[in-house]
Amino acid sequence: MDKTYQPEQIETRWYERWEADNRFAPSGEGEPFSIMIPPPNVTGSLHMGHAFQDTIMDTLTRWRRMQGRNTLWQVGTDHAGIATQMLVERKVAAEEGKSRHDLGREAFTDKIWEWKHESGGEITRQLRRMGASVDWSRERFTMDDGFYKAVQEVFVRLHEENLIYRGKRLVNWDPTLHTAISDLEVENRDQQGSFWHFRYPLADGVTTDDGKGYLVVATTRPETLLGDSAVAVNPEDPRYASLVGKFVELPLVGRRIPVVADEHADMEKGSGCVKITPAHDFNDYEVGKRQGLPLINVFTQDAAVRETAEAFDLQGRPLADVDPSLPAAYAGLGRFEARERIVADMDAAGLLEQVETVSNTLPYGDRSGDVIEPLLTDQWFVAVEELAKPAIAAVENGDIEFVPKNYENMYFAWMRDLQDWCISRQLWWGHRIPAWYDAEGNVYVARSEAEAREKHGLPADLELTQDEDVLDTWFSSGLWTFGTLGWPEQTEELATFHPTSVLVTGFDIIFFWVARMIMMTLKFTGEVPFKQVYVHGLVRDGQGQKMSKSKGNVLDPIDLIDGIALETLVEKRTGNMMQPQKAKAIAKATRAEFPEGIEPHGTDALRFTFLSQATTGRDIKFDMGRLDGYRNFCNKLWNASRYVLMNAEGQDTGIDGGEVELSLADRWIVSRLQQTQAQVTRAMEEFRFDHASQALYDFVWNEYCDWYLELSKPVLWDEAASDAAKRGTRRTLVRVLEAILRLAHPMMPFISEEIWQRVAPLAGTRAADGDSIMNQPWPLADEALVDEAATRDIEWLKGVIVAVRNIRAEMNIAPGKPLEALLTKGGPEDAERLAANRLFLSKLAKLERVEWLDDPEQAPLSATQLVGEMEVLVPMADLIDKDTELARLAKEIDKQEKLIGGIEKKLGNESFVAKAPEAVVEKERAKLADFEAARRLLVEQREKIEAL
RNA sequence: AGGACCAUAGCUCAGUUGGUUAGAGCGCCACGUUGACAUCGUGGAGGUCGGCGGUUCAAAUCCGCCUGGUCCUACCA
Repeated sequence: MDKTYQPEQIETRWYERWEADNRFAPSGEGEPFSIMIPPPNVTGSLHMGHAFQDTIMDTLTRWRRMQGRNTLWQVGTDHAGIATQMLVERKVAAEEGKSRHDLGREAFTDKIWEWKHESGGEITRQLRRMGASVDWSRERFTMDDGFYKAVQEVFVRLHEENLIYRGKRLVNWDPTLHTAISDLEVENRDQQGSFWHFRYPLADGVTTDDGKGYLVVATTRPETLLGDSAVAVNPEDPRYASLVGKFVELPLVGRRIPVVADEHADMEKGSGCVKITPAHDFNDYEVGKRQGLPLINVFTQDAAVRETAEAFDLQGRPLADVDPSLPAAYAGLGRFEARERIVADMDAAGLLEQVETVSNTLPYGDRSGDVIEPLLTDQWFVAVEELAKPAIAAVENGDIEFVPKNYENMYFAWMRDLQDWCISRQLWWGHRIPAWYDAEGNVYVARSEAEAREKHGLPADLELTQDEDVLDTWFSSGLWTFGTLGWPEQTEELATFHPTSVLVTGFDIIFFWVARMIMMTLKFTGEVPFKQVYVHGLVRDGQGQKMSKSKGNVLDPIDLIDGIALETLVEKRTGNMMQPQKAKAIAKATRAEFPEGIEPHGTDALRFTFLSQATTGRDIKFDMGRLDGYRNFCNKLWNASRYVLMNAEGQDTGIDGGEVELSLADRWIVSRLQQTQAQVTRAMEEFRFDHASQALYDFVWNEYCDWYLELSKPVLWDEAASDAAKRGTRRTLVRVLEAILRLAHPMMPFISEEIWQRVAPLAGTRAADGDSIMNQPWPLADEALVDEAATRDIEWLKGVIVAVRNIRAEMNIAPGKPLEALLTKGGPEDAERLAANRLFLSKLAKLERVEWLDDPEQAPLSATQLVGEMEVLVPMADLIDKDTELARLAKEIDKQEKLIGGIEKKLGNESFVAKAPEAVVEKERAKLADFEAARRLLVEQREKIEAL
């Protein structure tokens, strides 16, 4: 093995080998275990969130595979309608100077397919770098042929059951992208805005009770005035009771609109009167429904003012009896320009009463960044109420369990207040809606045009055109768990791997994806999509900031793995920015944070860092310090393995027979291994990857390396040790390491495999050449090997060694200087332990002589430490500095006295003694005895020194 | 406005059902190249567990209030 751990030389090599050997495919044996990858955007690239999530999924997958489960980690990518279309649109504009309309639908979607084939491999390559053991042979895409079938089937069946319908509704309209989007794709941002108070003159000479000829309404959106169809007052409001049923004359437009009584009007707010614009505001739409008001649309799809309005009734039928004329002055103006003009005109007409500055929230499209406009359009909807009921029940009755549990509340809250889901998108990239229209506008929904004709008995010469719209991306990804397994065919995979075992996902897509998967999957398979949902948090930067290009704090997981030079990193963070003015600050901050760039850490270290920070349900602040620390951990494991191999390769490791004798240290480390195995397994079962990684780290570094390897040296290097003892130690070294590697493998797949290949043959556990650690059994704890007595003895031994080291540190004695030590007081057990462990003691504490002293009175002046009842003495009369030592002792005595005081107080409390469990009281008494013994020793020591 | 989560060492975080002398890693200080590892070893310093109150023999842990932070949902005519 190389002297230093160099991950880059190991990782790609092993991944290629595993993939070539088809090790990621299900074994076909054992209880099934399956995970569906949340499909990343096909044209995307791997970010920290993916890397984190993939690490968790791979750790679970590798662990279950080693446990002998029939394991499938299903991989695939999402076509990501809007995101992908926008990306290619920009690319085509930049490269060819053409818009998608210049190309036309077919040519443009061809471009996207081209781009998909060209760049779609990026994310899958990166997934391989992460070590993801997904079954590539079953890779799917949400727009592949199979998915096309599944999507059509679902759409048609939901339509047949009236759970999908088409209608003219108010939807969130993105004026830039020219498509409807769902509520979830709207991002609300706080703004400072104006709040205009307008006077609407009362018609027919009517006046208010206090004699005014107008009503005051206030709005943040003056441009929608053009589409007002009423003014509402609260039915309980005495001020306006007499006006209900009367009319106002809509300023600038001249339309007569009624004053209606509706509870939507809040008496406390403003004047208590509110303008109602059912075609441009979601609340007003509801008022319109209640009051039977016309829907007057005044905007085009660009959110510009129309030449004439369109009026509809609530069923979306054109209304003839509403005057559609609009003032010519605003025609064609964008909504914001129109706003300014209307305010100015109202002001000029003396109808602007007041302008307030208010903070309000505006809806933005999460893709386009444009302000979303509620717009009346023809769209397809899923009626979700019926679908939601069983989906709620599945979580209530425990068929689906969220980890952590508190996300269930979030799920319930959302599911119990669901609006119908607008699923049509006015895009070109996606699953085209399987609906056809004849010239009269009749709709025929079917799996194909042919089926539509057949189903509805349409003549062959009747011209049909397919709906231009595509489905929301989440409509198809909602079918992911069963669509990937071959549904609507009843495949063997579906029978075996569905429902899937666990979904690993971020809380941010519980609504987008998780909830919809549950609804769709229950509806079409009668099964839940997954039994557990492990919800993880967001990966943030070290300061807790969200990583974003505009903040310039993005870390690329691949850069953490391979390392990156400073200049390259700065270029990457500042190049191609939306706001180039920020580049300078970002470059500066980057240079300050990474003066040397980022050095390579390897995938295993990155994975281990993610796991160690994976506390349930909480965002993680990515810590570069820990990444360094775990890279060092890999190095530690590497070097420990070198030591083991140096001492075991070509040697007798006791696997071919021959007498084997296990030392105390051997029995102890084997015992501790059992406990660690149990701990790690339990942590994995509970999704506590932080605990799993911590338990492994502790065991490997603090016990196996720090103590066991050191304790093995005296046995292996001592001429006097028997062959049986050497064999025993070699065998233990190798076998414990081999088990460590298996325990580590789900978390650190590469380094564990690399070392295991060398170690396994020595441990006698490898069946044949060409085996991989991937398919070895997960280490099981064997209770019978837990040896409490050995643990106590080793604790004693460590205590004595640490005592001597402490004395060296306190007395400023060089670490290497051979010393003499005496052990005294204590019991017969201590004397026996000394006799049994003299070799270990003298080597590890660097003692040239260590003896038992029967009579403590005989002790020479020594530096002392206490191990239990026993005293460790290092005679050194000539080395002790009287004053320093007295000062140190005073401090120590003081410390003990404080401890004693605390416990005495506790034990002096009658209710404590009376009410606390006996065991707790006993424990306190024992502690008191320990502290008192320590104090006694210190006091005696002080007397001796004072006597000097 | 409603809800969720968080607050423990300089930093990033553990702390199971209330009982530990409150832990780890990184950082910091001192010392150290004897044959696994300086990506290391040994020893050490550093915390009134956000604040106030309550329950209890006993509170970092349970309850209430407050402060600070993060996020979600809704509303804002």
